[in-house]
Formats: sequence, C-alpha cells, structure tokens
Amino acid sequence: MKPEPASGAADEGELKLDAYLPYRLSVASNAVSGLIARAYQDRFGLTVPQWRLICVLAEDGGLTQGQLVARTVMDKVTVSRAAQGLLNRHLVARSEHQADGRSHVLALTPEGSGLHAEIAPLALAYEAALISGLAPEEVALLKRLLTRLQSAAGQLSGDPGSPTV
Amino acid sequence: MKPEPASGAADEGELKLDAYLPYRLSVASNAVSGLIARAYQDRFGLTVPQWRLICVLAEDGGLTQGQLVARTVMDKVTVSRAAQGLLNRHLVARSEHQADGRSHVLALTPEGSGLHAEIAPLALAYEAALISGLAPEEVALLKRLLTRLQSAAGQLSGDPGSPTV
DNA sequence: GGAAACTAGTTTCATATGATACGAGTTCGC
DNA sequence: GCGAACTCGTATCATATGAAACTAGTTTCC
Repeated sequence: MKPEPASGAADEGELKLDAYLPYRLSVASNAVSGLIARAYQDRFGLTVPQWRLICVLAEDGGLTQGQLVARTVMDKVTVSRAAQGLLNRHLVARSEHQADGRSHVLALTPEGSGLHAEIAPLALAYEAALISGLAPEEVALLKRLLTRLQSAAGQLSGDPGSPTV
Repeated sequence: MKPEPASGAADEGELKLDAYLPYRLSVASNAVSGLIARAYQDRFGLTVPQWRLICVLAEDGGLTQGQLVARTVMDKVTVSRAAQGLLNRHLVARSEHQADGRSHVLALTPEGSGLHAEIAPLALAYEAALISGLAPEEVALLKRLLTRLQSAAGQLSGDPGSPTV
C-alpha cells in the first residue's frame, strides 16, 4: 500500500505520536472515561456498562438485551453481565418476552429510576465541566466529527454497525 | 452537589446517551482504536503499547522506561510489558544507564527501526483515511478540542499529569 | 558512613474484556 | 410435524489491564 497522507494529515509524511489522531483520541477518551468511571463507581457502585443500561432504559423503557446491545454499542457479554449486576441490586426487573421465550424484557424498577434521577444531574454537571470554556458550536462540531470518525472506522473495518451519517 | 449544566450542554437538563459527550468520545475512540489495534496485531504482531514505544523511540532516541511512561501516557506496568515484548523480538535494545543503576536506556535496534519505517506509512494512511472528507481546519480544531477535554478531565480528577494548555 | 525515605522497574494479583462454545428456544423448509 | 439452520442470552476461557507489593538501587540527612 502506497502511503499518501491526504488532506489535513499532520505535517507531511512525518509521523509524530503527539500529532497522531488515533493516539490523541485514545488518550483523551481514557482521561474522560476514567474520570467518569471513577465517579460512578465511587459514589454509586456502578460500572460504566451498568450506567449505560440505566440511561438507555430510562430513555426508552423496556428493551431486550439485544436491543440494549445495539443501542449502547457494547458487546453482548458485557451487556449480559451488566444486566445481571443490575438485577442483583434490583435496579432493573425482567419480564417474559411475549413472542420469544429466549428473550426477556428489561425495565427499570422504581429504585432504578430513582437512582437514574439522582445520577443524571451529576452526569450532566460533569459534561458541563468538561466542555466549560468551549463555545457551543465547538461542542456541536466535536460531536459531529466524532461521529464521522466512528463511521469511517466502521467502514474501514468492514463492519456494518456504524453510523453512515 | 447542585447540578447546573453550564454553557453548551446538550439541550437543557435532558440526559440523552446519544448526545452525551463522554459516551460519544468513548464509542468513537473504541471504534478507531479497535481498527488500528487489529491492523498492527494482524500484520506485525504488535500491540498498541508496543507500537507506541516504537514510535516514541523512533522520534526521540534512547529513553528510560520512566520517560516512556511520561511520553506515552501509559501505565508503567504496561510500558514494562511492552518493552519486554520488544526486547524478546530484538526490536529494541537495552543499555546500562550511566548515572542510575536501576534504569536502562532503550533504543530501537536496526530491525526495530526498519519495522517502524515499514509501519509508519501505513499508520499515516489510516489516519488519512479516517479524516478524509474533513477539512484541515476541522481536524486541527478536533485535536485542540481533544486536548482541552483531556486537560479538563485531568483537572477534575485532581491529577497533575495533564496538559494545562 | 549508614539508616530512612525515596525511585525505577518487575512481579503478583484481582478484575475487565471479548472471542468462542454452549443450551434453550425459534423459524424455515420440506 | 420435524430436523436443520438460526438467534438470544449465558458460561467458559484466554488475554489485557492497573493497583499494590516487592526488589534493587539511590538520595537525604544526621
């Protein structure tokens, strides 16, 4: 494969780790994820996957694990384990799926809803703190660019499960 | 803690996972990292930490592991293991550190340099493919914003090791 | 000069992750 | 109907990660 860095590549053919986008993305994401993960873990004993399930269930009501997998972009094993944890703490409840005996429908219990209501403001406060000092347009652009990258990565890896936006 | 989403928060007090920046960042980063990690692993048998060490050593010559830790933002255990792997494959060599008997100085061997020269173009091509379709200013802004987020996360977590740019 | 406090790097351990195999249920094709 | 092919969720395994303990070497300070 002939390398031909197209538009916008760092500085012309030079590979500098500090300027390398995948590296920068990973480092920034780790910093942010670590912060958030610690906060949820320390204060509420939740893992990030568990918190994501709670969020989605709070938004969308009763879903199967398969739907949660699609919705959260996490592995089905991760979702299974997170769901198990939440079940043990009675934050979500399972009910039989009408049409499919293999599947269950998950929904937040009142406790789960309560916890979500408690954490959500904190989560938003964290986001606000992270982007404080950025202009709203910058944040919007950032989100668009992230989606682009995700989609490009999906295309390159041949995976279909990526936004084609 | 009173939640008070400041400037630029998604849409007013609503928490939607899809619009939540830490989530978006994590998903995008995972997609990109996964792509890159698979490429290095499949074609060259390198892990991402190993590749990062190679990059930094190619840029900066002989460094101690401590310097590598600082330079790559990775854990010292991760660096230790990555270095071990590279040593086993004779891609880097160790020499005694003059002033400090605990430390060794790591540098690429000719083979290591050769591998770097082989991979670097591929790495740049990946980056180029990822950002193809983005304007150069957008890419530059993206990198700046990522640095900002990383730095903000560092501040919030009380860690010093973050760019104060 | 030598004990206490410190630092570089490794080892150990506990946990997290995802690929793979599996068990149970479903759908398709005949 | 009933077996083959498939899908949902779980269990198993192999690997990756980082926290904490540890070893060996260094600095500090009396």
